[in-house]
Amino acid sequence: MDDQVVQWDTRADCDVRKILDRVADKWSLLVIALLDRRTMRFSELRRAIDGVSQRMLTVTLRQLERDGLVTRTVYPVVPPRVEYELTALGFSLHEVIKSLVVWTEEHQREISDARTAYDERTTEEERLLQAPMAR
Amino acid sequence: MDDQVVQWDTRADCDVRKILDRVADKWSLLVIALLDRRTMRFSELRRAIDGVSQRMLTVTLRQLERDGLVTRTVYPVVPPRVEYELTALGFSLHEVIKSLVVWTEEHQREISDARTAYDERTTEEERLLQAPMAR
DNA sequence: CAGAATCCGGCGAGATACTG
DNA sequence: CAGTATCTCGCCGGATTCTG
Repeated sequence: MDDQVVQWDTRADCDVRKILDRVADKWSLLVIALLDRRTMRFSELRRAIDGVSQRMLTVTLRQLERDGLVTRTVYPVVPPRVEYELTALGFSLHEVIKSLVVWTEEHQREISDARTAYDERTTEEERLLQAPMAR
Repeated sequence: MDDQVVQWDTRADCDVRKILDRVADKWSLLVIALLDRRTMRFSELRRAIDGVSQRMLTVTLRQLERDGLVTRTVYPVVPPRVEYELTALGFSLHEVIKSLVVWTEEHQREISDARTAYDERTTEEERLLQAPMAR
């Protein structure tokens, strides 16, 4: 019986869970995905990631820096110039995340089709429930 | 000039972004990671994922079902028995996510070390700022 | 330009109670 | 057992203002 169940950790406060929560973060994911090799400035990232607020980008970048995934380089010029770059660790994560992005691009059609089908099934059921006394 | 920047979409409301938000969801990630081949019952998933509330597990499973990633099978017995299983699409995502989990396991040490180092640097700086007039 | 600090409103998510 | 339904609170995150 090759009952090979991968049953990893499980506790909410284990390291893997805590790190996954970070990695699975909406903005973190996008930053890591965008920072490909080259360095990027703060405002450049801000423009590249539509919808991110200044505050959330700052917070996200600080977390990533703390996790050792990006480096933050401040150039003492005026106006200030701050550049962000993936560390080696960050780049190894980048590659994993990139495969996730690629997966999403490849299957977005199947997913939106599934959503449409599901919604139609659901609204159809609701329609039937609306008039259960019919006939 | 091989300025090969992968610059994918960018808009907050594009399909890839919307799907990534779902995929990058904390509970979704864990459910997909846990559902490996075999089917699992609701309560089984609930026990396996420490910290998830009944409500959030229900919501998460509904979303995954809507996205065509899991199937939901209700057995009309009493007490009710509901089983969840990955679809083919869901399993292909499972493999990507699994590589993410593996990455996390392999690098959790580096990350926690980086966090410790960062925190020490930070508190040290704060300590210096606390007594700038010293001497 | 790249933040830090502050304020605050919405809603995500937990707790609880009820049901087929 | 596997959900719904409802209420409520916390805090996430946006908007704004102020610096080096």
